[in-house]
Amino acid sequence: MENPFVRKMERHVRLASEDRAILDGLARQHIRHIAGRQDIEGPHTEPYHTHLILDGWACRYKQFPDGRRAIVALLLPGDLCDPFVFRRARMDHAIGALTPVTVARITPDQIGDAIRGRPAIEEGLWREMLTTTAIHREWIASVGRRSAIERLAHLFCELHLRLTWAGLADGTSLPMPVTQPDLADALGQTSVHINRTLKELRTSGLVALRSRRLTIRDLDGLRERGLFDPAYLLPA
Amino acid sequence: MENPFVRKMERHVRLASEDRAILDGLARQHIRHIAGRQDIEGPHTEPYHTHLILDGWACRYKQFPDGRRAIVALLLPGDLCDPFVFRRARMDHAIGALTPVTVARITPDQIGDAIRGRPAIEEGLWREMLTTTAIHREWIASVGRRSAIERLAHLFCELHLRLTWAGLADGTSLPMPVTQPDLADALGQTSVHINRTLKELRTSGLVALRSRRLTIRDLDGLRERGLFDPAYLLPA
DNA sequence: AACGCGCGCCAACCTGTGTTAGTTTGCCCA
DNA sequence: TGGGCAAACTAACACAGGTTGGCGCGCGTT
Repeated sequence: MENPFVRKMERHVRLASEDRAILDGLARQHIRHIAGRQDIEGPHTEPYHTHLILDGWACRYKQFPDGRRAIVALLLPGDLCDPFVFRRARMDHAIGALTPVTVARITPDQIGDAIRGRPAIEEGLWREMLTTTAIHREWIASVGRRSAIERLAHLFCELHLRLTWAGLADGTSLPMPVTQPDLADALGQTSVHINRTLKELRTSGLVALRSRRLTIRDLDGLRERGLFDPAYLLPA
Repeated sequence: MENPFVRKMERHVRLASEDRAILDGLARQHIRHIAGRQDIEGPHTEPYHTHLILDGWACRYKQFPDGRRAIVALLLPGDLCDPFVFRRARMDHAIGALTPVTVARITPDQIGDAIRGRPAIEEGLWREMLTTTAIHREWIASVGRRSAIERLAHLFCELHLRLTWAGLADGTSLPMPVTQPDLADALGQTSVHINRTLKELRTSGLVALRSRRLTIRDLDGLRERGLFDPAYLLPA
């Protein structure tokens, strides 16, 4: 069973088998398990390690003094929490596990070693980073200018592709292990309204969601509903 | 009169005079003028150059098929439109001039040359990029979880610091050459509501805004109103 | 001097989303 | 097998912010 990180990298660049072995090695060292709802990296810390998500979902979030929470990114299996830790000092946000999560802890040196003399890996990490940035832009546009249904439909489309590329979707059916309050914090709404919107997507026959699994019944319809254009996810 | 790009870089790293000369040289070649409301880089293009903003304000934006516009980033004098063009192919968004703008056109090679053997410059560009990313995160949080006044107050605080660091603010007074519809597209609201909110900030004595210039009358008050914490802008 | 026009500004009204306060479902564990 | 609890779900109501439409000012153009 290939690991999701390697699969994703292979979408960006052609990897030699040695490249693949190096990346796979990163994912097999210093494995840690983190309980759901725990922080992987707290706010205001100066982390020395980065983490590669192997299983479960996490998020990058900001917490306001009065308790409001904004989820600014979702981290799925195969995602690197911070590919370039070695440049950064203080965290201006936190990283939290939304479900129980398995991670591999990686040091800056290990990333440096993996890149050295392996241009494919370097290029792959770059593209990964550019894709992440493109997702950020799309989220700003989404929260700023898409309606509730459009936002939710768009997010589902994004997750569908990201999980597919990590080898974790089964055709048009994908894991969706987060709660409605989590979705709400990611989309800038309330859980009540997420629930309403979900119902509307369901009754219009676009998706089905039960027991933590989303099934897209009408992919084209869902994409249209969310004004989804996959171009932003394809840095090639 | 020093250029805003060099000033900003000097906030990130200590530059040798030769570093400074190199960076300054970049800002003096291939100068172009772009009229207000024109695209600097259209959508779907595969740009070969990047642009350094020398004067005027621009934005990174996404346009929806039905005409809605989302501004996902503001580009101020001293900002590089895309510090790492050489990795990216197709634009998933556009870059537009909000006011008349002066830019220096820069090739990937020039950036490569500037970095080679000059670690301070490389480090500075990294920090610049990390700051940009941090701003993206903050915008997502803002549009997702801040109220209208909080958002506007927060944006003003952000711009105050960014312009100060570029050497373009006069104490607590700063240029604000954008229209209310522009602010609306950046904050995910309508221009009518921006107007209402502006009035509220004005009548509560926090800011004054006239003839394209913002004066912050009560900086602490404004920061509090916007839940502004400058930490995210300081990657040190 | 007159015109046009983008922009700031405002009022009245409307609606999408938030708030509050539940009931129901489903799952884990004793 | 049942008790406890978190999450899903719903209804009624409230309100922040959107929509529409209109006025007037400042400024550039002729």
